[in-house]
Amino acid sequence: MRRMTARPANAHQARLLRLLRDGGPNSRAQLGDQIDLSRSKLAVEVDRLLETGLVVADGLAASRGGRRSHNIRLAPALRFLGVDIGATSIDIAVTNAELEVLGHLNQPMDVREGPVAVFEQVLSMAAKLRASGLAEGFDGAGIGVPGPVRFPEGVPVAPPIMPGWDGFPVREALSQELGCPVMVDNDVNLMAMGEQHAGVARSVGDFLCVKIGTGIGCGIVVGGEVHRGVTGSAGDIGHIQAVPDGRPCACGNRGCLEAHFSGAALARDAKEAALQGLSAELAARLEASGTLSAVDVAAAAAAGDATSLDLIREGGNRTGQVIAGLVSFFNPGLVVIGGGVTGLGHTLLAAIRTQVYRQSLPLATGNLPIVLGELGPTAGVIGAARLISDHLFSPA
Amino acid sequence: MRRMTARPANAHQARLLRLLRDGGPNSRAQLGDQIDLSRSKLAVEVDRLLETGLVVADGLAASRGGRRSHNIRLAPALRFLGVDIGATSIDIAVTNAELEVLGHLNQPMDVREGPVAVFEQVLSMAAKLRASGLAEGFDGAGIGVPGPVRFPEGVPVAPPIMPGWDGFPVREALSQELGCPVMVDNDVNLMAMGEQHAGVARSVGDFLCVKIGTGIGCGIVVGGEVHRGVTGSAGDIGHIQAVPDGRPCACGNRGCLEAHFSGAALARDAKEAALQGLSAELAARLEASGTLSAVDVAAAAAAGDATSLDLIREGGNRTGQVIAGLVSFFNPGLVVIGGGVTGLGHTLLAAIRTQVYRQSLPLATGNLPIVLGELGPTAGVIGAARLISDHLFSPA
DNA sequence: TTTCTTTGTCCACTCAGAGGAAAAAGTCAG
DNA sequence: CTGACTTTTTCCTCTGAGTGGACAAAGAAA
Repeated sequence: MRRMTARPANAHQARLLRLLRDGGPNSRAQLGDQIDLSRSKLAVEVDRLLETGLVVADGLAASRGGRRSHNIRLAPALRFLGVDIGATSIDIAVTNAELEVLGHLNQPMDVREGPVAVFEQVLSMAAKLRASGLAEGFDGAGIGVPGPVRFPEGVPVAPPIMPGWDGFPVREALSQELGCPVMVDNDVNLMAMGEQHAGVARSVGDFLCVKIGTGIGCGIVVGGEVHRGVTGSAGDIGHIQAVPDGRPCACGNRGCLEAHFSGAALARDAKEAALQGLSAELAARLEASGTLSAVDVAAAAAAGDATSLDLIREGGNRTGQVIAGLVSFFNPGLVVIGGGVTGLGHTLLAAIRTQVYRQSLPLATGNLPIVLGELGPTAGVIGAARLISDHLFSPA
Repeated sequence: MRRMTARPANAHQARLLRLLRDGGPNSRAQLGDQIDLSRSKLAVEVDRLLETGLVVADGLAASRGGRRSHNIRLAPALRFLGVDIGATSIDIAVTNAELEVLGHLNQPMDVREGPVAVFEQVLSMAAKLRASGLAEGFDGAGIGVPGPVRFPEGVPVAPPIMPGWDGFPVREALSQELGCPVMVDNDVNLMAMGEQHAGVARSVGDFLCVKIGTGIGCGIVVGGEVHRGVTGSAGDIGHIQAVPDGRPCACGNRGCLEAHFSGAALARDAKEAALQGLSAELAARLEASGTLSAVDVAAAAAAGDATSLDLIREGGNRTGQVIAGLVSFFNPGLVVIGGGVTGLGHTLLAAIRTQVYRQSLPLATGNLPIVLGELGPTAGVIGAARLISDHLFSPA
């Protein structure tokens, strides 16, 4: 099956496609209310879209008091693939054209095994999704990697935690393998786009999305668009100094935020506490599984373990301090906290909030919600689907 | 004289006006090279602009190998007023339509005397400029104030160092008095626009402009546009914590950057050093004038005074540390340092550079110039003129 | 003077888009 | 069931933006 050969021919068509993507099936009349076009012009553009096959008629809409309108929707066979490569696992999902997740797979995998091994895994997961009957093929794929990306080319550049990927032509390679257009971005940016599309950041133009996983990063959205910086490294806040002369960090400096709080740092601190006999709870978990992760700390904290709670609070304070600076600087309308440590929940959130509200000026914090992301692990894959759909739903 | 009643009627005309503003007088043929329009269409739009009086014919251009072209330029009688209200002084300048400064006045004045007193001063300075024959009237005015501004309305909001200005309708009041359109912005944003238009930041799309004067602020330019944040307080980096549990700050917190380094902090530290007998050079200057300012420290440092050099280096380190964080976060293509303390020159710049290059990741700093602004005190007024001209040279 | 290049003007043609008229397909009250 | 009223859709005309070609005007080079 040949897939989505067509692209919108002009800005109006692109606009219509996005309206249908974000608002689901819609009648022509409803579309007319949302777009500033005359009825005749609208009809012409819709007809052209119908001809291309990108949209299809979908029965009659409910009456609004007069003649019933014909519904229009995006072609139901369209499929996007969203791939989120994390430091320690791969998430992959198929969506329809409305970016609804139809199937989602997750597989542990260390990104340091290199692009070839990871790609093999990604392709086998994609094949599994296809085999399950959710998709016959993909019309486009978005992919997020845990490091900076030269966005136009879709190539990772100097990624600290995945050195083997430097300069690997991710976009080109994946496009070749999948036989469809591909866009590549930083995983944190995709999480931000996901929350913007379907999560807490709907209808917010300027916000920050802080992802705390194995490392720490921050997606920056300015005027509805992701800000990637001149070399694609914007949002790399893990190596901002949080503690003067603090712990040594892998980057060579001391006191980086990431060295004091992140999934990896938390696991390390928990293990240390367990070995030092500070927490029976953590020690028991270490005994049981041989190792500790952020999830264990979350569970211990939920069980009331004081040491774990202290670790979380301490980390939240550090993070909050850095975020407070970013809030003063950027003056966002919303701060979203997400990533693997979301499980730490309200203890973490409270610590962050306390710091930000205390340290930033009232004008910047007065009406500033600081909330947890609501999409969890699907934020990344939805963001990835959104990335490629934004690309495909723009004038050729 | 009625002034500039006309405004560009469409985006093409606006585009042409900006080309003429930024590129000076130009032939029709040259304009055609820079704008994507057919010759006939271009001729029509130019003719219409000529009719409105916004542009005028200006003799013949040099031949490019064939028939000579007629030059076009912005009406030479157009005048913009740029006003830069600092914490302790007022700068005001007249420019022509190309934003060249024709006359510039500076007057010490404490902004805390309140909007009424300051406005009186501004109007009298404007009258002086007019009386000197540089302008018969003003076609528009831009004004910068040292605090956050609700930009669309042109009203200061909750400005820490100028409490009497909170909610004062600056835009409306000044527009009434001057009888021309007025736009208001934060002084730091205007400095950034000034350096972007005529200074070191020409042709840079994403950059930061750090102004160190009585306080510290940062202009943020994203994709060529100033980012003001949701409440207009973006760039307010003076109250980012630079020193944990550091000096108390006027804002109520401790360790704010501004409390450790700024024109005010530097003067205070210098005075303390002089009184403690740490520096003969500074003590002599204190003796002579009864007080010390950043200018004295700069002079002492230039004379080789070790204490002054230490103060500057120390401050530069603090500032550099904060900027390093912002660079990691924002990944700009350029950092401009400006404001009153530019006189501290390369000692300061070297300290800042050292910190930034050490603390930020190579990918972000690899090709990142950190330079002093090249416009000095005119950056603000040029930025102000640019602000209003951008407004007037956009479709009505 | 001839030839070539650039510039300016005119004009015919295309195309996007607006907006009115009227037909088609409903709802709703009586 | 009927007639009055709405909403949706189609059709058609009209306008105005913009393109591109032809040609005249003005100068440079030979």
